[in-house]
Amino acid sequence: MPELPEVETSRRGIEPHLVGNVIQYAEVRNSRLRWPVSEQIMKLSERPVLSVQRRAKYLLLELPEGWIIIHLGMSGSLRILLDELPPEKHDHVDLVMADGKILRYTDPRRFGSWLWSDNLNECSVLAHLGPEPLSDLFDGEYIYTLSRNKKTAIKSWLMDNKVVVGVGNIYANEALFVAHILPERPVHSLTEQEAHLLSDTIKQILRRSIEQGGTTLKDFLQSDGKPGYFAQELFVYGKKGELCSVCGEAIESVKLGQRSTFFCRNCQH
DNA sequence: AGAACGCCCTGAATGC
DNA sequence: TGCATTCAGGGCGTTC
Repeated sequence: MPELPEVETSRRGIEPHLVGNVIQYAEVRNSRLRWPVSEQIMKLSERPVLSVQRRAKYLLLELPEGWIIIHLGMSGSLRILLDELPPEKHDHVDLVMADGKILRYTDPRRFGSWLWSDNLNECSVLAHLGPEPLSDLFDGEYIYTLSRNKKTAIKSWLMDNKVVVGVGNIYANEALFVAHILPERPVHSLTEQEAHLLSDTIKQILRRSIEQGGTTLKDFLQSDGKPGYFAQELFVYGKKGELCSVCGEAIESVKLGQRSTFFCRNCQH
């Protein structure tokens, strides 16, 4: 399940193969993703890629007339093929480049999307997103100020894209463990000190995970086909019933806002 | 207005 | 062994 570090890992993997290269055409074998693949993408021809950027969990390929906006959804991944390779069942989209390389999109669950935007400022999926977690806009003061008078559970609040982008279930669980904060607490109960600790922790964990090439769970692979290594460093995510590696208490699991939530009652308060 | 829930989809895991 | 059921999840749309 690609979260921000996985998307950033993918971005870094594909960027050097695409920037300065030219898309010859897009081969869309199955356009039925989260939304239908945009017509402008189906009809692409002979367009140079000017940049490969990321906003939240969206990858943005800049072309002269607009942007290809890719979301990996739950199970999407991107690979660079140096030569042709017969597509398999879940290989839904290829961008065939002028030098023979192919950007191949694989997505068994088809929760991802390939959209076109003429103008990013008018793009509906990007319009209402909160700040990037690794930017200076996201800090303890931001969390503290925005969280006053709100009684939502802290963890659900962190996963709200209007609050901050790119913090999904894995990293919300991990960050709250490292910051010693119980996920169920109402967000208004955060102290100023905890708010600062939380923003610092989120940044630290995301940076560390990007260094490790993301978290490989299920089928996530980096664009070179190698797995990410951050899964080895998880403290609580997916560890219900296992013993906390810090104190030895059993990791508990509850549902918060329909999402699996893992924590150590001894380490988090 | 803000919060909660349903839905899209398929593979892996679990249950009988 | 094999079939049926359950679960996972990001984010938009709808409902309360």
